Order: sequence, then C-alpha cells, then structure tokens
Amino acid sequence: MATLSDVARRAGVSPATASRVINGSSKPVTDELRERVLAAVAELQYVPNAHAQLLARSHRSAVGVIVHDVSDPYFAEITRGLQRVATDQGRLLMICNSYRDPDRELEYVELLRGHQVAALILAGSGYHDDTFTRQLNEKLAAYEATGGRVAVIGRHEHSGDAVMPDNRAGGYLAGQELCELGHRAIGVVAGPRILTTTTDRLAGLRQALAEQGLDLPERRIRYAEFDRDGGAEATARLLDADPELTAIAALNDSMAIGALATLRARSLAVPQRVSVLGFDDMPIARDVTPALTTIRLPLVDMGVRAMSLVLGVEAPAPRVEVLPAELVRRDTAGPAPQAVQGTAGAAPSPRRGAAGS
Amino acid sequence: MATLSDVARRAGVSPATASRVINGSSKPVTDELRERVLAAVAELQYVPNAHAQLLARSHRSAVGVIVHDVSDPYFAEITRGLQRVATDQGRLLMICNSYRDPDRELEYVELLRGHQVAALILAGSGYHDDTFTRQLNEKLAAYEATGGRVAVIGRHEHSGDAVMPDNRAGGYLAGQELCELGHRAIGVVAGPRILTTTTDRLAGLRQALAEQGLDLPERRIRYAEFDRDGGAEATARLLDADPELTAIAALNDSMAIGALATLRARSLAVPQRVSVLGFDDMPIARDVTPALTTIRLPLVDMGVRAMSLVLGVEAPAPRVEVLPAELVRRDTAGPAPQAVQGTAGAAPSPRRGAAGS
DNA sequence: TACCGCAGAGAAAGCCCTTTCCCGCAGGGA
DNA sequence: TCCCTGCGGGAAAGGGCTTTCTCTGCGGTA
Repeated sequence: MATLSDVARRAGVSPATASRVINGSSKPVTDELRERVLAAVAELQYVPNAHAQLLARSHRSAVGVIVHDVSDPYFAEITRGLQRVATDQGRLLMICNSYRDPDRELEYVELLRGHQVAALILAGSGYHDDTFTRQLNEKLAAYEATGGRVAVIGRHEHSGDAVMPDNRAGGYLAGQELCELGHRAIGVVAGPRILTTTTDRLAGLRQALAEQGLDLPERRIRYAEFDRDGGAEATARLLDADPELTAIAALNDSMAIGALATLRARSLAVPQRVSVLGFDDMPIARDVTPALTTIRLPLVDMGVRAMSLVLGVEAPAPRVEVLPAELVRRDTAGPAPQAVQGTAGAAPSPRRGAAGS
Repeated sequence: MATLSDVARRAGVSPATASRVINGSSKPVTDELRERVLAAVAELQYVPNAHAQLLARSHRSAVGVIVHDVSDPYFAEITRGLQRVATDQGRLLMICNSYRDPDRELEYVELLRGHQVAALILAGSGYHDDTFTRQLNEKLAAYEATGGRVAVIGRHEHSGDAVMPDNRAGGYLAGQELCELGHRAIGVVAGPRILTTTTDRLAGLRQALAEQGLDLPERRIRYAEFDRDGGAEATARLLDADPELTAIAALNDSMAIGALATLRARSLAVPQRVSVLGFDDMPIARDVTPALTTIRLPLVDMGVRAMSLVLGVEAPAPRVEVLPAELVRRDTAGPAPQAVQGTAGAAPSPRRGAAGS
C-alpha cells in the first residue's frame, strides 16, 4: 500500500504539504504543488490509512450502535432512523448485533469504546439480570466519564438519556381491544421471560384484563423466542393446553406471524374462530393475510430521537422521551365467537379488506 | 481515556510489559507483574485504542462487505452466511449499505481499503453502466495489487472470484412453470432495468416462453424498484394496461408480495384468477397467504461460499461458483383459468395448505 | 537601504500501540 | 571459579498520519 510519504516523495514535496492538499486543510498551498500532489495520489492509487488518520486526529466522529439483530425488521426500522440523522451530520455508524447475548453486548461496548466512538446507542430490550445490569452500567459510566455520550432505546438499565416506547401502554391497548371484542379466553404468546420488553408488555396486558375482571394465569402464557418460529411453537403449545382459546395476543409481530401459520395449519379461521394481535407494526404486518391487527410503535422515530439526543447538546439531567403506542386495526382481530358482549361501549368491528397502513 | 502508559506507570512496569500482559503475548511475564498490570487495567477501566493497535500490528484481519441493504431479507440471508464463516475464523465484518447507489459503492471500496480490510466482498446485482464498471474494476484491481482479496456475489463486473446464483436458469424455471400451467398472458414485474439481475432473470424467462412459442413484449413488462411498493405499483400498471393477464412473474419476492397486495385490493383471486410467482424464496415467502410459489436461491450458502473463497487459499485462476436456482411450489401459482392446456405433460397442481417449505 | 511582516513550505513532535532488540542477572556446567 | 545460557524485563524503533512550530524568502514601508 502506498503511504503518504510515497505520495510526497513522488510529488517532490513534504508529507506535511501532501497531507494538507489531500485533506483540504485551511493552510494555503500553491496551485502548482497542489496539482503535483493530486497527480501523485492518482498515479499511486493512494488511499489514506484510516487507522493512522483516526489515531492522529483526536477527533472522534463515528457512533456505535448495539442492537439485537439488524436484519430483524424491528431493529431495521430503528436503524433506519439512526442512519438518517447520522448521515445528515456526516457521521459513520458502527452497528453490532448482540443476538440477545448479554455477554456479547458487554464485549461490544468495550470494542466500540476501543474504536473511539463519539457516542454509543443501545437498542433493544433490557434483561432481568442484576449482575449484567450492574456490569453494563459500570462500563457505560466509565465510557461517559471519558466524554462519551450514551443513549438507550427501550431499556431501563441505564440512568442517562433514553427513548422509551410505551410498551406497557401498548400491552394495555392490546388487552383492552381484545376485551372489548368480547374475548375471555385469551392466550399470550410471549418473548423470553428475561427480557424487560416481554414483562412490560405483559404487565400492560394483564392490567387491561384485570380491569375487566379477567385473570391472566401462567398457563395462558407461553414464553418462546421473539421470532416467527417461537411464535408458531408457543401458539401450538397454547392451543394444546387450552383448545377453547378465542384470542391470541402475540408480544411482537414476528411471533404473531408464527401464530397465524400455526392457526392456518390447524384450520382455525382468523379472526372468525381465533383473533390474533401483534405488536410493533413492522412493515410486513399489512401484507400477511389477513392483515395483522397490531400495536404500532414509531420505530423510525425512535431511532431519530435517540441519535438526536446523543449528537445534540449535552443536558444537565438525563432526558427520557416516552413514545406512545397506538392500536392499528386490521383484519386479524374480530368479535369473540358466541361471545357474551360484557363490556359497555360498541365493540369495534374489524375493517376487512383494508390493506393499507 | 487512559492509555497503555498510564496503566504501565500505575503498575510500575514498562509499557512493553503491560502490552504483553494485556495481549497474552507468548513472552513470559512473572505472575506478580501480571497481577499488578491486571489490577491497573481494572482500576483505570483501560480499553486499548483499537486504531493504535491496528496501526501497530500490520496484521489485517477485518473483512469488508458491500451490500445494497442489509435489512432487505435477500441480503440479510447472504450476510448470515458471510457472518457464519467470518465468526468461525475470528474475523470482524464491516458491512456497508450502498442502497443501490453506484457512487456510494465506489466510495465504500475506498473507505474499506482505507480501513485496511483483508478482503472485500461485493454482494448484489451489478449495473449496466460501462463507466461505473470500469471505475469499479480499477479500484478493485488497485486493491488486489496490494494483496487484498476480492469476491463478488451475483455480479458480472469483476473478473476475479465470484459466486453466481443462476438467475437466468431461475427465470427459465419460472417461465416454464407458468407455461406448463397453461398461462399465455403473462406479465412481468421487474426490478430496475439497469440491474444485471433484472436482465438475467428476464432473459431466462423470455427464453422459456420463446420455447413455447410465446412472445414477451415490452408492454407486458414493468420496471420498478425492487421492493414491495415497487411490485404493487408495477402490478397495478400491468393490470391497467392488460386486464386479461392470468399470471404475474415478479422478479423478486418483495415485489411479489406487493403484487399480492394489489391483486387483493382489486379482488382478483390468487391463484384462481391470477397466478403469482416470486423469486429468491426469502423467509417470509411461506408466511404470506396464499404462500408464495417462488424460485429459491441458496442465499445463506452463497454467503458462506463467498467468504470461504476470500479467506481460503488464493487460486491461480479466478473461481466462479454457480449456484442453482430451484422452483418451490406453494400456493400462488395454479392452472390458467379457461386455459387451453397446450403443452405436453401433466400440469402440476398447486399444493394448497402446505405452509412449509 | 534597512527592517518588518507574512505567505508558503518543511521539520519534527506527537497520537497509542506492538515488537524487536538488547541488557542484566541467576543458575548450571566445565 | 568462570563462562555460557536463558529467562524476564525495559528501551526504543517503528506504524502512517496530522499539526504545530520553525524557517526561508519575498514584498512593502520608513
């Protein structure tokens, strides 16, 4: 690889001058030398060594992002929001997948710190694990102590800036909708028990049911991986244990899609026989058939806000932005079969055939 | 940020010793000093500066990857394959999204070269654009001249190692299937004209039709973005121009899903009234309803092979691995309505209700 | 004519590590 | 007892770049 001195030698100038030309420094250089340098760069196909540059400038510009999995639509959307702001500000993003492994998450914090990122964003559910939480907080605190900025998306762990989707309210919305549709036998297809997202959404759901005098016993909850296959499997177990279920609340859309697959395989009509509710409103939700009724979270916006927090002015006190969840009625949730409509108010009927939003 | 000398000073040793302890060098260090160093590291929360390390070791270990968009399932699957091999070999991946912008692609080649990656993998369709192709090849050649390894996935541009999905054969398979089902009025929902993937798949399709004496006029082809909305829009235009169409071949699954959305909105039954064929077999294909009949490409395997090529021994001659496409029959393709079954052989009936692959 | 100031270029000091090379010392063999 | 060997540790030389500081030479003013 050609180095800067190679270029300088070839152009017959000092490395200092070559550097100034290449980086468009404010220091003036005569046109003749400038052209000689540029010619040498082209001839040698010179590309500056990024590590040497980053080492020499103390300027920290990249931003580190830790997500569970970028190819998961939930994080893909958040990342889109992060990217948008980062690109606007000319920042490079380093994105790491933790695949929901706490240890890997810890490692990545170190790795990104070692790469001198200007800021760190952690997106995705936190864990019910005190040891881990303490370790993570220590690492984040150490990073912040050296001037690093940190923001989290959807996690309770960290005491600093945070963007929080209102998971609990979303769960409540889901429970409420199902109750209003007259469902009494409701099963929950939940993500891993150790994730705070799971318990938050579950708590909201439980509260909504409780307000209608309904209990949510553990046998009506199945915990599985937060993906399509986890949802399919959990739904199967749920139905095996309790064939009378008339509604299934999935704690994210991927699981809901798995649930639909299982229901289809068992020839249980959705929503006539069983209603299904998703969570997140990822893009594919409107394209499955029937289109998925779900709880929308402003995913892109969450990314935008988190990045803005972290690149904007530092606040004296930690800022927490709570973003609201919203019910999106599509075609997978309908009135409970032979239901005794117990609640006051009109049970909204599902809008069949509406493919949009 | 604490530096290595800070650690060394605190531990009362030389930076050399500290470095040896921290990196587990082969050179022996007495237990006492080792512990003092480790203690200092913990107290100072020391994390080595990655740029300095990378600069000091000449060892290039990371691998650069340029894809159109990781969050697109097509590339997510390929990336999964790339990751698998890279992780096994302890390599870090730097993944860049070009968002199908040739200029950005060129920039990323430079960027990754600057970051001293040991190898470069370009995945995703090439462009029908001679200027770009020449520029890219120049840059890749320059990189290879300095010892860099390069492999491409699904692109013709580069003369070196390549993993090629058999797009043309896949297109042929699609055309053949549709013909055998008795379709005569076939519309094509195609990706951008400038992409070689589009033209390759189209060429195979056209050949299959030609063998049945069928023409594929331009008015039966609509070019749009390679995504869901592009597919929906192209399908609408196709149907507007030619309401008698009985089959739509989409050139990827995302577009096929868009096509299904449009057909649903227009109450055209799939597959009774219109058949739909996808391409790629991305995971969601089996979960839409009806489940998508499509052409499968071994996406993960493509990633695995490309990474293996690039990390394995260098071959004297460029290697090209062509991976076969395969028809996956699900539920969106059926016999043409009122079709005159013109071809010999039994037209396979779609297997309804089979959700699995 | 003598001096000042400034523009434009180069010398050199880092940035933070790794690693080679060298040194001192202790133990073992002659 | 002396020398050689080898082990554990440190000094110092990079690695490739940026940037401050210094120097040279020129034009302009008194």
